[in-house]
Amino acid sequence: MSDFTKTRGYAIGEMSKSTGVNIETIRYYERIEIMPKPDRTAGGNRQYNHDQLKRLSFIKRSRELGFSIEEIRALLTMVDRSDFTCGEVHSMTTEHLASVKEKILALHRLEHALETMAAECGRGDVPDCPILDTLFEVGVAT
Amino acid sequence: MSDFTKTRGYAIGEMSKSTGVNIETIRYYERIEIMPKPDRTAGGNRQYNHDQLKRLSFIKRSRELGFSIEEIRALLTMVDRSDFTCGEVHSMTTEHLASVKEKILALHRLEHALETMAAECGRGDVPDCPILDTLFEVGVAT
DNA sequence: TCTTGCATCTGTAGCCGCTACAGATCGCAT
DNA sequence: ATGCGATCTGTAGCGGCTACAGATGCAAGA
Repeated sequence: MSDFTKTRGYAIGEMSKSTGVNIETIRYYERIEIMPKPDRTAGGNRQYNHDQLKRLSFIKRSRELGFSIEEIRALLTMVDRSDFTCGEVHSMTTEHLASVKEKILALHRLEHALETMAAECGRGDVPDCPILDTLFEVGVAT
Repeated sequence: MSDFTKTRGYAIGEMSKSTGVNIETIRYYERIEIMPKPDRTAGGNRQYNHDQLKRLSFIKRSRELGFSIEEIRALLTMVDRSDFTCGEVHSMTTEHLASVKEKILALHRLEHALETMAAECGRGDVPDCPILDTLFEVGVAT
């Protein structure tokens, strides 16, 4: 493919295939204004350019890294204004990292609790179960 | 407090305080039918009994352990019918445990990616940032 | 040129698990 | 009797999509 073909732009389906972002989601991103309104063909179909492809793939990666839409919006706003320092981006990232670490800890506690319950369970064919017993205990200290 | 006072039942606010479940959420649980319709006072306020308190606290604990509402509904349905074996409960639990472990793995990968990005970042006062660069790379293999 | 058939369009409603109102009523203490 | 907090119903919103319906666009083959 030459650069020439590229200048025709990308249809939404191509954007979707390139980035792995669902078509409906791309339109959703436009609605919530983290993607710009693209050009349209004479008939009204969306036509994206390479910058927009890059932007969408940025969003996709960031989502995969667990950034919220609002975090991504903040990053993109800074980028759009060319109004950011590397330090700012770094601190957003480490902040997000901290919340990821917290989630991991919470899940580990959960894992432990579930494992304990499962271990205490004889899993017999009897209608009686230490797991349910545990879950049904009414908390004492309120 | 004697058993006598208890027979008057619990107001929704007491249920909320005892279990830590938000009042609005208790009503929501009633609407989606994982909590039964409680008695009402003459004036129409909800009056719960001890079984219902136990049930709500069961739901709370299960939610804290990450069970979905539908999983909880399944558990409670079995309990209501007295139609379960310990083995069934055990397998629901271990299934859920597996999905928790998966989430932990995914978050660890994420943690690693974020740490790598952050480490490469000089966090200077300059308007240029390896984190953004990484995020903006357009995927090659599509 | 016409047709076929996939791609895309807009708009709206639904998903989960709550949460947050508004505006009315209840119920308990003084 | 009155004041005021607790509770009531009903509805709409959150995040982040996803799933329609029903109408068009567009490109390739006959």
